[in-house]
Amino acid sequence: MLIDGHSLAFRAFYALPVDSFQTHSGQHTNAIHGFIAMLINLLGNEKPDAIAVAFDISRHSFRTEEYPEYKGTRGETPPEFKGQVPLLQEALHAMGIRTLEKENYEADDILATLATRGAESGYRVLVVSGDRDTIQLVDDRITLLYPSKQGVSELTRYDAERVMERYGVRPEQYPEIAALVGETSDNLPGIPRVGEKTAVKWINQFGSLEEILRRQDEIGGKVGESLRENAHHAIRNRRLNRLVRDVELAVSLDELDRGEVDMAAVQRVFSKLEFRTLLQRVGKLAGADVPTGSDGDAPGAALAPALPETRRLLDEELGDWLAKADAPAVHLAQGYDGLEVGIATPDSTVLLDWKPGGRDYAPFEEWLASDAPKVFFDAKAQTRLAAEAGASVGGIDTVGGIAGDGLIAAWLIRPSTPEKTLAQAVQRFLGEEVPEPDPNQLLPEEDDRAGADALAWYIVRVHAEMLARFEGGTAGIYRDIEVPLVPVLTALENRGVQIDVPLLRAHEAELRDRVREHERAAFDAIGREVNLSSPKQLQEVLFDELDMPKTRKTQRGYTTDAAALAELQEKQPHPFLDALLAHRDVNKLRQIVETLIKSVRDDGRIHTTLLQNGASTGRLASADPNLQNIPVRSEEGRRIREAFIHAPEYETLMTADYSQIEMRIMAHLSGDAGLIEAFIEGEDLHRFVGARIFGVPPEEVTSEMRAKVKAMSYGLAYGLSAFGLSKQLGISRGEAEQLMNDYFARFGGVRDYLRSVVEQAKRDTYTETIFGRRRPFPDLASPNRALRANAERAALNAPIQGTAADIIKIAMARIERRIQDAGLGSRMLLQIHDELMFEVVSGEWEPLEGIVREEMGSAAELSVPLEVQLGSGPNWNSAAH
DNA sequence: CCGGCAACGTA
DNA sequence: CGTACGTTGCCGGA
Repeated sequence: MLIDGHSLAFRAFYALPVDSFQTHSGQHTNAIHGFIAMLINLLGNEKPDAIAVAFDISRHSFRTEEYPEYKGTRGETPPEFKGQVPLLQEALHAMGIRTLEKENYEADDILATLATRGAESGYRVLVVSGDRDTIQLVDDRITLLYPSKQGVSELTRYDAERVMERYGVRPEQYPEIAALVGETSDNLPGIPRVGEKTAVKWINQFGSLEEILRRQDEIGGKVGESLRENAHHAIRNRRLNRLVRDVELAVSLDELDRGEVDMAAVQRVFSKLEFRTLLQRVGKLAGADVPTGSDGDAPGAALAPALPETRRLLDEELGDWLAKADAPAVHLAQGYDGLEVGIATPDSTVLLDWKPGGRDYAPFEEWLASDAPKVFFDAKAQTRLAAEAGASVGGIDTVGGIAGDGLIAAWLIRPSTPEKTLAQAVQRFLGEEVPEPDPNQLLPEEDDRAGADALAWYIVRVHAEMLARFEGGTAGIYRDIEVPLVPVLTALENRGVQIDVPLLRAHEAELRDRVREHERAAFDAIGREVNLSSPKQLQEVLFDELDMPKTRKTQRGYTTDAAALAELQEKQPHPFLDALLAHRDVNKLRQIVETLIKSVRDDGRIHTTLLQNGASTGRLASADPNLQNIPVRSEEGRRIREAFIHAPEYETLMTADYSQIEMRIMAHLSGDAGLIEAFIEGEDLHRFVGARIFGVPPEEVTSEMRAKVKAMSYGLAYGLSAFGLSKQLGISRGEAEQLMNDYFARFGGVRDYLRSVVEQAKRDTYTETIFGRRRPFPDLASPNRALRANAERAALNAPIQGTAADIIKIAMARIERRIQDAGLGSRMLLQIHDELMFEVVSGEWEPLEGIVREEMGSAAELSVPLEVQLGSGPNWNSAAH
């Protein structure tokens, strides 16, 4: 195995975010990390007997001597990369791998020399390089592994056949193609008008570059002219891209035999680089036992336990196994015919092919649907898979007894950047690799995918490991809130919400006409047509052609957002601005309506996906489509909500929302007497607060005063500054400061609380909700001021937003349960953060109202009441209150 | 073709 | 220089 060190390290450098791979002292390590990770895969998969990694010494080589412009267009090597090369070489040496370089030659020439010598000595040679020139080396003994677009870890295997398939020529002819086409990145211009297609055609027609050049007069047209004028380019290119196969090297092949891995040295280097997971993987490869640090990525055991042998059980045997298994993991996968089912405990696995509904599977189906505890990874998706495959036991749930879900557990441990796949979770928590399912992997000809039994085995083990890593109240959140919610969300997704499609279509048609009108008006106002959706083109119009004053800077110029346009309109009114703003408004609505129409399924309903691991605060998220951001603030927007209706067999929609839940949580958490009093009095919060701040009786609080107070109250929970407040309310900085001072003078407990949250978070590096949901905040200790300030604001908000999320989740699970217990036909459909939507069966309003009010109102005991507002109507708009 | 960015909808 | 999200279209780079 011969590896081009520079080219692969460089690819790794660009594939991995440089900021995420840094040691505490600031040494960048992304290229090293990516390279070593790939190397470990290669060593594990290919098991080479001998190995070497070649590097370029400098840009200077015999090629630059001959043609000084060679590679002349390449920019400076990023300094963040340069510093990594010596460290990478050090790491390779520790792993017992030779690195080679040669003055005046490029790494490719070293590879070519060793590959040639290796092939002659009877080796099968693998060349790993990201440089196309190495294609010429491929023959029946030499195979090239070339990085694919996906990144460094994905390598495409080029043998002679594959080269033929991909490029249409034999490997040794490839440099002739390249010579004709040219190579921009090496600053080698080719024949203009000749691309890969033409070059291949000629090579196949004439047989070789030499022959093409000899008979160039036979080629007609513009291309022929171009060839005759630029033939010298092709000749030069061919001379330069020929790899040298007899570089004098100071090593013999047998010196390249894979050396002993010096684990102590590896440990030294890797610890300097702060690689923990990779250390485990190298240790595993070397068969060594590597102790882990206390806060390492991977658990203690360096040697992964072996996957139990696949067993296929049937009938009584299966029944016995299931009866004995204690909370096994279950994994379903699409099979050729029906589903493949893996069931696993840490030391035993079972695999079965399941055709739902078939007679033989009744005991398994019964067990799956029963309350017998089971662990999944993404139980919601697994349940859907079972349902789609047609599983159904007497119409009741196909999957019961969900006792754990690795997807959710991983999110609770690290909610800001949770692992979203089993492979990621296994990598992080077990330090092992799940065999990749991607057929374009290193060994495309072999199907080494993990079977459902293996996946179930990983799930049960990774789940146990994650539970062991829960800290503080996490276990309680998981057991009492999140796991019980899983089947509820599945039910919500399955139910969907009924849509009045004709109404939406009519709305869309109208909006489309209006979009056109505003577009016309905008074009007329400036006398030309532009793309109103292109910020770049808008900037040209506003700041170059109309000479408007510059707005706030963005990374790509100056903002054209609605707030900025409104400001421009005041400073320098122009009909274009009116038309643009109106166009934005109407077009946005049109897009929303269009998306909704496309999302309606054959049952006339929209089935969103509720993401339980979508938000770091504990909230749900909604996607495909997002039903948590349907317009409501404008009249026009609310018309969209009129299309959300109930199915004909129901009587009405019910909406139930928590009134000012975040402010109530703030009152509770801060213990501020004034705020608590406001909620206990039960009068309009913002009027009450306004009266206190402005020192007037409540009835004299004007709507302007109330608006200011409202903005400030909500802003406080988000870490709003006086600057932000002044901006939002359009008042002076001083006035905003005065307002905040007046607020805190009356509600000092709020200020004290907000300060204490950040203080506690800095001390503990995490925040916690009332129920014990934790969110880590590593950035609170960042030396970067902006990063730290952002973390402070997020930390301020996390317990408040998170507690609200806890509360409504608790209510949801209880409501669902009570609706079932009461045997109601009415059903819960959606959650929009502080609001629930239901479809109500005729005659069930009263019992449902009772359940909803009780459970929402009692989900948490706070020092202020949890007030719930209900609404009803034939559609979502009229059901709002 | 992909990913980042700008913009904007919600709680 | 206000938190948490998801979607859209544009645009530059691979």
